[in-house]
Amino acid sequence: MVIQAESLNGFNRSHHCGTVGKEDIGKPVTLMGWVNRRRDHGGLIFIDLRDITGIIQVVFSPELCPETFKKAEEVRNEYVLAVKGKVKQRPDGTINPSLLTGQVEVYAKELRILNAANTPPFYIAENSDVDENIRLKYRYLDLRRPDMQRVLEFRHKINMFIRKFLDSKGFLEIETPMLIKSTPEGARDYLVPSRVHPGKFYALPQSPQIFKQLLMVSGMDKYFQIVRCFRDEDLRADRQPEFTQLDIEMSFVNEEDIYELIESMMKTVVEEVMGINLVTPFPRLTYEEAINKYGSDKPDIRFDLELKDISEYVKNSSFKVFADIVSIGGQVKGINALGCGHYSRKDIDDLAKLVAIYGAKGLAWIIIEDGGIKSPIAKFFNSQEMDKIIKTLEGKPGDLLLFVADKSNVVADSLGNLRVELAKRLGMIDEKLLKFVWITRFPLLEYDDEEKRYVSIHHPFTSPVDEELDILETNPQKVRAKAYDLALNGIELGGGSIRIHSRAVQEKIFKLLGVSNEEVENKFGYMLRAFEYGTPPHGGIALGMDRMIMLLTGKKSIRDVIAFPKTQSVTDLMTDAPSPVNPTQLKELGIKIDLTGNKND
RNA sequence: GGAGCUGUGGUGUAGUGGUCUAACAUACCGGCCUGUCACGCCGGGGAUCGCGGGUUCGACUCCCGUCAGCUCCGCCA
Repeated sequence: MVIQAESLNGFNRSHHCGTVGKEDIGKPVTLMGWVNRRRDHGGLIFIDLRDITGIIQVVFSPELCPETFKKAEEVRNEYVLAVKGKVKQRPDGTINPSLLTGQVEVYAKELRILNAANTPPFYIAENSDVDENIRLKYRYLDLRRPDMQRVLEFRHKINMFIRKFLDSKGFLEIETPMLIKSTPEGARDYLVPSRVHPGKFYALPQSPQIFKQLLMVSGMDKYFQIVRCFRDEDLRADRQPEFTQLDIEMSFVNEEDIYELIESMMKTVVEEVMGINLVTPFPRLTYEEAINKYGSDKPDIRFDLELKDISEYVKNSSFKVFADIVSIGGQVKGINALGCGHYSRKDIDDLAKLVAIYGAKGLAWIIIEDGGIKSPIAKFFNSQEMDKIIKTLEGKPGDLLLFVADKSNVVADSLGNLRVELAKRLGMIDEKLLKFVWITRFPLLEYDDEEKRYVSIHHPFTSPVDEELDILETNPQKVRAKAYDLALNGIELGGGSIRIHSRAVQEKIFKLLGVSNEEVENKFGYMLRAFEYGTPPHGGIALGMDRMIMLLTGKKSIRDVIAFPKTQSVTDLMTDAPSPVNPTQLKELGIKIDLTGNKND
């Protein structure tokens, strides 16, 4: 049977489904929405009508209107209906406490089937566990699910309150261009070919970095933007090729001003939107402390389980693996897996596999038992050394001590991730907590072995700390930056820095980075020129909105807080993007496709 | 570029070498039912097991390749 789509003609929505309540009893209402479920009892039909606000039960009875009743028999799930009827108190014993509108129901007098619907590929409900493939292919149906709608609504609210907050602090939201000049620093750019200038390309912004700094030169004083950014890199659960950041820049500020602003903003927003009180100021760790204690520059501080350095105590031991590593400048660190002394050889092997992912060649272990010690490496240590090791790790009977010996970054990576895994296993993570932490004093530069030169850790406009300006040339790796990250529950929410506003310092940095004068002029000439026209000291920060919403809603992936995300292979399963384009388009752009030697596609 | 996990009616799963001629739940279709709310009852249709190749007398099951999704390393702030 073919159902004709009827028009609204004469129907005007009086209420949203979820908003009908006891106060409306006796009133006529006109409701519109989707059929969540139809229960046909033969002589009586119940339809749960759903819109973004919720669900209400509509009753169809032949006694009220036989024609309407007949029509309701044709209705199926996800049909779009308009219903005119009267709100009534539900009869005794039929109140549904699990429904927000469960005290009342609507007796339908008139029904319009605004549209029929195919049987949906999956049931539209809160917790339906459906393959992500199918969810993404039918994303518009996935987004009909109440929990998805609530996430997007939550996201909207957070955005709104951030805008309100920053407005109240005198910030201006200013749009910056999406088609910009490509600067091959950092991540790969998404390129956009120019038709007017064949052979030339724009890039989509990885961030509005340079533009927001130029706005400071313009005297805009306080800028923000909730802005889409693009990076052509591989995806993760918390990384999409296009993502949204809250971008902020301020003039005449130092680090403390940024910390204070963000703390106050997060506190206000989380309190207003979620009713949760955040303790400020947020704790701070220097980069060095974070790496030492937690093996991560975005540590999850909802639990302790600190890493301990035992290099000093093992460097002269007869355990060559440890001693050798220390002698060539590496380190030996350990972590106490509290109460895991009962772990089997296989359990420990599994942990060893985990650290192997991060480059650790092995995982040494010591089990402390009531009467003594069980460990394949115990025989290499004298009692003094063993005492020191156990004392450093605060080992007690029943504990399992785990060690990695390697270059410092491998030790940090592997033990840092092991630490999180252990905390999960030991149930040490309170999922309700929101633990923000500032990571400060990042190193300014790191040496890139492949490119054989220094590269900026943050970006080349990051200011070194004042006290270390004089060792910039003599010991560049020791120089720390006025750069900071904000981490939340083990995930990097964002970061920023105080920028260089002195031409002389900026030139020194470019020199250290091995960027030639010609290159500087070509890539950043316009910026340096601008900086010669009276640049105020300035700095800023950018926070990943997708990650923030993910963490605040307890989702496991940012795909769950983005309306139309991409898959891990950077496709859109719904629209089938990316796709080939027609030859005329390419010709206009002066582009020839050559896939020789390119395995993709 | 690499590692791991997953892929069976529309959906979610079971089935790990032989009555699997593929099972269950749910959804779907038809019938019955005036108080259900994951309504109930009766009946029905629907998958050749992601795709390709191989091993075997015999493959959903084992092997190789490949595609897709996910998680991770590299990459990315």
